Amino acid sequence: MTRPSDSPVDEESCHRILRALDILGVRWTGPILLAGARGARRFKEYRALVPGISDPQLTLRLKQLQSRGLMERTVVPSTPVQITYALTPDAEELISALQPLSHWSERNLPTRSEA
Amino acid sequence: MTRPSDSPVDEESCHRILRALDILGVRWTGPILLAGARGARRFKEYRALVPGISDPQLTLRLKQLQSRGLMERTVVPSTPVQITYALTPDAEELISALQPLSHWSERNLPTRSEA
DNA sequence: CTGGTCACTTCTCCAAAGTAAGTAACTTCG
DNA sequence: CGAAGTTACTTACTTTGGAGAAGTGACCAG
Repeated sequence: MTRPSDSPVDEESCHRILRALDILGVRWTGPILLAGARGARRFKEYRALVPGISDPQLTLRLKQLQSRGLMERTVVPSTPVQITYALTPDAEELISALQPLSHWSERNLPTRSEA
Repeated sequence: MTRPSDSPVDEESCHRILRALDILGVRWTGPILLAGARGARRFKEYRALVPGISDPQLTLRLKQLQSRGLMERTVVPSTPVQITYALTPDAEELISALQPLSHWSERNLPTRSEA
């Protein structure tokens, strides 16, 4: 079966990866987190950076991310009240952990506009 | 906005991560790939290692993974014909790229049975 | 020849998601 | 002052996707 001990195949690693995928595997959550990483803060900015998402879904996913501790909602009491959604440090770590996916993607999904 | 240049926040990285999440974000694909990494080969083995999945969904997702070049279907002409699904090298690299998620999960999702 | 396994397929039904529209609070414009 | 616009949502309706159960054909054991 060839299972080298450095691969992420052991039970514990698998379960932990699965737990992370429980978050990232939910529709829109990945793109929303990436939008946050790219500087989105306000509702309409997320909507602009996550093409195709609908208002109800954005509302719902932002709430879920808050309850998972990955997004922080802040009400700024400016002249018209502003509401900002910022990634928590946890979420930023999560996005850092996605870095290898970028390299994998570069090697394995060069379909168009690449090399 | 504080965007250090080593973070995965630049456009290209983001798009590549999004491309990878297009695969992993599809329901069941993560767990199925992990099942393959843990040694599943036959249909019923995947079904056993991916709790909750239904037969039609397993059929569908295995087909999609084949068409994306992440699964290889082989028909073994043994006495009763055996059909095996094995991860391609691409898929194994993808799973290696998920390793950091395990560490993130360990730090951030210690909810139960941990520590 | 009845019963069982494997790898599916087909069916029905319910929940999730898309679309469109509405709303409250606040703004600027005339 | 009043009409119109923006923001961050919510609500209602319709469409789609996935779960669950059962069926199928190929093969084999008793």
